[in-house]
Amino acid sequence: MVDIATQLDAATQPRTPLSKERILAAAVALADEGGVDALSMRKIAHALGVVPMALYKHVSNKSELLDEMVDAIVGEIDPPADGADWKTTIRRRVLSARRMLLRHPWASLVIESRSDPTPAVMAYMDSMIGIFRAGGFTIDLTHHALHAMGSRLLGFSQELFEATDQEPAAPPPEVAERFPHLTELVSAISHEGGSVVGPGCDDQFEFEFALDLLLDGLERLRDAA
Amino acid sequence: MVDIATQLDAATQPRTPLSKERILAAAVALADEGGVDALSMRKIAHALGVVPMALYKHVSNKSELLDEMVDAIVGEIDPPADGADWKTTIRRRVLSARRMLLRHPWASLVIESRSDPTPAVMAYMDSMIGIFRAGGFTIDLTHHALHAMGSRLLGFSQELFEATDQEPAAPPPEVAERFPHLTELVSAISHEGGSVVGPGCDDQFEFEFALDLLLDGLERLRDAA
DNA sequence: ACCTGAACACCGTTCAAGT
DNA sequence: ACCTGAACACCGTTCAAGT
Repeated sequence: MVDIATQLDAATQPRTPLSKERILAAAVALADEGGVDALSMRKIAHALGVVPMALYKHVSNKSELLDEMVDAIVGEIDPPADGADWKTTIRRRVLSARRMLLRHPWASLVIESRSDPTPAVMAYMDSMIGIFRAGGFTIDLTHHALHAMGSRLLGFSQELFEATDQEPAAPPPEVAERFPHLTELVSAISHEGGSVVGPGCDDQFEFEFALDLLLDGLERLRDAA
Repeated sequence: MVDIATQLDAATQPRTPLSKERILAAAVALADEGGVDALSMRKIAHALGVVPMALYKHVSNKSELLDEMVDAIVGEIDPPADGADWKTTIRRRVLSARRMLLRHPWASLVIESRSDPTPAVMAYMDSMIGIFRAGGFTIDLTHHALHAMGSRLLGFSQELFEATDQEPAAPPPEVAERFPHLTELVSAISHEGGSVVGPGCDDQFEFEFALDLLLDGLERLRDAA
């Protein structure tokens, strides 16, 4: 009871002083819940029981806040584990990045809309370059590899549309006639058993398929030189 | 002089009746100039010499307008040329899509923020699936290929950050120390001659490098089956 | 000196009043 | 019946007034 009273007290009154950490935590929580559209300086302030202008003591504007949010979640990606070959190390790290993005679905759009890399992203890229170099890649091939992997290095699925999680409905006849190949493909996926868990596509499988396609191709180019 | 007077007249007075086409053209032009942040219903209306509410007679809301803008520019992608093998056909089409995206730099973020594919995008995907199928790909491999190519099918570069066009500045010593691998890579790019046109990276080369890496990998998988 | 309410310049969209 | 100005509920941020 004392605990609850204390918590209520802390929630309603601005007892704990505002800090950049508390603002960041509230902003990330809001974005996780409602997406980036639901994120406004006014709502962050409200969630913290504070007047909007109070935020500007700790953050110079919303753009800087978004940068710091990106930095915070990129910092959640697991560090590279020692003792494995370059491909396994890259693979594990990218899959860890993907898990981070699944926790923060708003992040990919925000990262793409930033114009400059944040410090944590630079550190991540630096580390990934080091793994390629230690794996015997030349500077040039490492450079091309970074471009070719692109945002996938940070776990981006690079799909055209978000995963829906719902069984694709059988298209009405006039749609099936306009898009025959698409219709064939969708019906093949629906009826397929095997690797597909539940309805729709197995996103994890498709992600790893594309990742391995790229890593295998890069390995071949390394060995050819 | 009559021409100029007529044009001025048309520009200031709402002589030519408003239509969905004129609204779309104005919206695309505004986005091309100032990016998607500069695109508002009010500004589109102002550019057309019309009161904001007049737009809502032809478009039900901004989201639908964005959908129609996407449809309009995806329609600019060249149709597939007959008579070439699947790889050349896909390659040419993707490069045409990339040229479209370079004309409309705002488009990739807008397309990614849409939740459902527009009709023109569905038609494009249907056509691309047909090319893979005609090239001897099974339904399953075609399906995986679509996921693996992802937004790159529409010409997306999938880079983490936009091309800057400016020579990367030599990092100050403390940055070079924190990011040694990144520093090595950047300095290697700057000093490199060869395929690099002017400062920075050759984006067209890197795009085709990644595209071919994927297409070659897919071809190998097709042949292995 | 510090904090903050009101205000500014926007935004997409609703709605009722005017023709 | 049609059109549209004012209004509503937001937004990020400035700034001056209050303590």
